[in-house]
Amino acid sequence: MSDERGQFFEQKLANLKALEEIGVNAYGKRFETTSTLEELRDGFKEGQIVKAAGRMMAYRGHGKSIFIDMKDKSSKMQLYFQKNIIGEDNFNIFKKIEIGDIIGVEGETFFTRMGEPTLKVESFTLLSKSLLPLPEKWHGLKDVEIRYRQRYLDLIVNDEVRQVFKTRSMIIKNIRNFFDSKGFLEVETPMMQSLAGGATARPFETFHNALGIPLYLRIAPELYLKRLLVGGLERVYEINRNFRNEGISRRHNPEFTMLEVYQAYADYEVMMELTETLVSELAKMVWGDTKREMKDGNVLDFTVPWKRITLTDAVKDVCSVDFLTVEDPHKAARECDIEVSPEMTRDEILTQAFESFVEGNLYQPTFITEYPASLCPLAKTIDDKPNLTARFELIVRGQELANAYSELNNPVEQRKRLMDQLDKSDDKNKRIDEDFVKALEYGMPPAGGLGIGIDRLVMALTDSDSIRDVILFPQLKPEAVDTKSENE
RNA sequence: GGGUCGCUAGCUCAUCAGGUAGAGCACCGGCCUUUUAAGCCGGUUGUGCUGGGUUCAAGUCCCGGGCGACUCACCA
Repeated sequence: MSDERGQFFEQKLANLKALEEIGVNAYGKRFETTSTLEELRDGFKEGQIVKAAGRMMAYRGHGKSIFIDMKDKSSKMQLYFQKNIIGEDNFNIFKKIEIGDIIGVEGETFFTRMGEPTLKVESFTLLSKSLLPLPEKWHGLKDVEIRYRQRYLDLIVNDEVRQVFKTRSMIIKNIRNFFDSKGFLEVETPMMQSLAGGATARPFETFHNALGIPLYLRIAPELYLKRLLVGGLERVYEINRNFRNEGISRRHNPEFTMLEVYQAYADYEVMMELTETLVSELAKMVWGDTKREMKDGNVLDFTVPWKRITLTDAVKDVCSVDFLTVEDPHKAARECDIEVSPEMTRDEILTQAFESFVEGNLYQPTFITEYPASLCPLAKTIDDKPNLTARFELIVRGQELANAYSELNNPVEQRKRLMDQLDKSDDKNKRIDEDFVKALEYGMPPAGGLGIGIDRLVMALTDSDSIRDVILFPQLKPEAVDTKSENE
């Protein structure tokens, strides 16, 4: 093999030249089709004259006739070429066309002897010659590394992968419809921020040359969306990317898509109902039902209402300890086999216990409520429980899918809570977003805010185990080796 | 970043007592005008991820490196 493109490249290139020598343009232009293959298939009738285009996926030659399978964006259909229909010259040209090539055809529909809906081709055009072999037709492409790095191959060959991304698109479209119909305004706020606020993750840093300042890719849009509440927009949402400079895993991609919603004059309980309605409607759209049996054998059930339980009770059910009131939380944690360090606060131990023992086992949609105020600086506290917040996280299939709270709109308290958080931070360069607090000082209406991780929602609704299966181009380490770092 | 596992033809996989590599599909040539994982006959295909080491001999054993999957940590 003299070329990394493989042994067949030269062969196919020779095929291409042979075609060009007899005057065939191997890279055609516009081709108007009359219907997609799916449209043809639905209510298939014999005797229709149609034009279609797509990629040749299989070839079955029979001497003076040839069957091929052609795939377009919607479906697959068998085509039939006969020497005495298209003529000897064209028939010989067609023999040079290979699996992987993209063609346009015109012909008449008919059923074969075996009852297969087929298009009897009367004329064809080569639209694009493929120079590299496709993965195998029967086993498809399984190597996940190739599937992610060369997603185009994955999409050509694996129909179920196509379907996942069509579903993803449908879900996002329906989310937009849902909020638009309720009077929400879709907005776009900065992805590049001079201060990465609204969450606690490590940001990606970049630099603006003309301004001469560092900028951060946003870790959340929250503080900007709340400025819009101050601005009187009252109901806003944004569906866009967040960037977090953290580890990559089955559930984490450095850039991921987040829906954030803010509704003035509402609270986190309104957000709960909104979430229930939205997600159960999406389930009906995708599944035709609010529940479905998953690959792991469990039936995931989004039928409303969903279970609601406080964080403390959820932990108490499993560990039999009330970490809010237990005298020595460190001791109690050790007795429950929770890994804690001496400097952890009571609140941190509580959430640690939840993450260690409860979260992973919550399969059905469950609202976990009343998170400790010390860990939620942007959430409003509960009137008679000043150390707890009016917040919920939605857990589905053992992972966080949504997060919402009654937004803190008291600027004095907001400043104090942000400062408290800053004091605990290791990073002494961090500042609080003064302009955000200033905005609150002008007056923000009480509001409910909600964030839903779109990738994880799509994972649940498409029964995907890895976030890489719902992101077209997930982040991977580059294949190319940097020679300088080679022998470290 | 740590741990475990993986990497053999374009793809899916074999070879595993260390003796210098195979099958199916794809591809090339021949036959075949309703096949559909078409069929029949013949054929080509590999720095066995990479770099060292042990050995008469390494895909196979040992060590370094790369990438990936899972997992722990960080986080959503």
